[in-house]
Amino acid sequence: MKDSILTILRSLLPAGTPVDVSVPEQETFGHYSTNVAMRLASVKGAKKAGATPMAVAQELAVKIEAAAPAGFFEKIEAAAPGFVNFWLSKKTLQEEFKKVFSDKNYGRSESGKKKTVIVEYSSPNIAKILNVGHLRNTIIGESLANIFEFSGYTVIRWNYLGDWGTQFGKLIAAYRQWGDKKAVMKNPIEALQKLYVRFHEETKSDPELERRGQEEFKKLEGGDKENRKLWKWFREESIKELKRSYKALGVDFDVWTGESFFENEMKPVVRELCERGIAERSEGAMVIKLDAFNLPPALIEKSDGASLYLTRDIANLRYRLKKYKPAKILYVIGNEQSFQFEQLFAVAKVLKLDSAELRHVKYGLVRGESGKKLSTREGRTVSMNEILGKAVALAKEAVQKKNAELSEKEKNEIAEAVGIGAVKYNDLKENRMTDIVFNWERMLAFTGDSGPYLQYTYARMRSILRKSGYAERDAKDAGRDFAALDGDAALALMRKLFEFPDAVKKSNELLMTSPLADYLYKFASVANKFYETTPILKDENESRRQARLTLIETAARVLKTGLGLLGIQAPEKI
RNA sequence: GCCCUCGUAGCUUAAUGGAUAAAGCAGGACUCUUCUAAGGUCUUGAUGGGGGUUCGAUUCCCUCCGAGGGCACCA
Repeated sequence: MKDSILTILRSLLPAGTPVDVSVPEQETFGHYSTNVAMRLASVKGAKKAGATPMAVAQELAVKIEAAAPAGFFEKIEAAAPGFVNFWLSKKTLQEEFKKVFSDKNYGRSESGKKKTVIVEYSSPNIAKILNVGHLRNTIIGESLANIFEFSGYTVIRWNYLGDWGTQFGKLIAAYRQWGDKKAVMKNPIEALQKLYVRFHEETKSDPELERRGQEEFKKLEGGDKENRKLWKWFREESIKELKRSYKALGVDFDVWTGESFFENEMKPVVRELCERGIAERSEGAMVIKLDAFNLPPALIEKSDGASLYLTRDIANLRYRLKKYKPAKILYVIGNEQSFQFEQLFAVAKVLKLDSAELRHVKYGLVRGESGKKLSTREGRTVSMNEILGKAVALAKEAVQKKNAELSEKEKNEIAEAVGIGAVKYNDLKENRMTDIVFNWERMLAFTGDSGPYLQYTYARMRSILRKSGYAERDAKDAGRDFAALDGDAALALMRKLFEFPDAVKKSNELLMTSPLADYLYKFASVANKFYETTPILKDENESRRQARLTLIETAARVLKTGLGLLGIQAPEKI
């Protein structure tokens, strides 16, 4: 819809004029609006010629009226200080709706065709419980991956496991000192995490431990059999448990390659960079100078010869570029690692590893109610399983009350979709750079601007369709009487429907926010008003009744698609 | 000290440089013998301070104040 208006506008303006149309918040300013007249009037020379924004707008309004197909607009108005506002005719809206109704892939685009994007997200450390931070990361990454896929990209969902590094030396040291094999066998991640926490507590009074941890890692890296065996064991047990958690969350990955995979490339990479004169020794360690980027040197090898996170990231980047030839790589990782990525991206330029667009998709930290960081080391964190468990239990209570007649199985499925949907939506709707203070109430919001509200709207619409005996669309539907859809609520819903492709597009351009979540909420609100104010099943006019059902069906379909992009299920009943 | 991110209603958040700053929660008033009240309707309430650029600033620039994070051998 927006494109049709843009096409008309462009045909009337000098080539290359930047022009856009937006949907004003209020209908009194039109269904669509453009500020192009104000832009034109502010160009040098225009003022001298006496062109005020308002005069340009008025002139443009007349031109558009003449250029548009007869009956396309209901009204075009120039408004102070220089907007041109458009109202579409009912006929235009109805015809557009007919197109949307018959488009099974509405909103899908081909803009990413033949392009690959790697989305790295979740990336937990093995031997550690998935916490609220991983949850936020995974939800954001999954949704981005879905949206890119919907826009035609080939998407590689990459879980870059933290399965290597000094932390495993520490874990091995801790296990040697206090470990209990039975406890680890019984409850691997929990037992290992406890060891890790204890290690850090004891380090405070015994600095010697720190050194021992580093030593154990060095042995591990050197191929020590015992350490290797322990590490492998920790890793396998952890992955089993991780997979169970992801399944509950409804998330899956294409690649599980973690840091350890690049272990053997560390030495050659460092040596090569050294030989090429890119890396140099400084204060005993190996660094890449980044003065040209106004950044401190990037450390790629510690003075004890052990590798670092950044070293593995360089090897990983090289591997990815070669193997997948991606157009983009998105690193979904918290805000606090910005500096690390500035360095990585600078190093990529130095090494000419720049065939893909690299982006750090950052997000605010989840902080505790005290305002401080929730840290695993200090044992202050909330686990993902606890959050999901609470959410599902709360949803179960609600379903129990509302829909007591459903089978236990149905109730459980609904509770899971609703509970998890609530948590996901709450994270996505405010995907901003600001830090989030962890708060159960916020996490488990079920009313208002929430996941369950969207699911409720979908279920209501599906319920109407079920009760109407409305059959899924078929060929004869195209002949329906769409002109019967002329109520204000129906027309408003149609117009909202037309904004869907734009909301998807925005979501994959602006990686810092989720315009889609925002859009879907507004969409649901308009849909709610439609069936609240418009009788559908009881409509005495059969042809209008059928037409209204098509609107409900289309709206439900778009809502389900949109929820799917956010990674949220849309149950038929809730 | 330097760098990054941020500051909007009591709380959590919206707003490609545009029009009367938009919602949810919480508070107040309505609304279930009519398609699911996880809903709908009405209502109270906000851009940290000061400058600047602009026809127009929540948005861009400067400065002050405040919060969080980071700053080579953790990830």
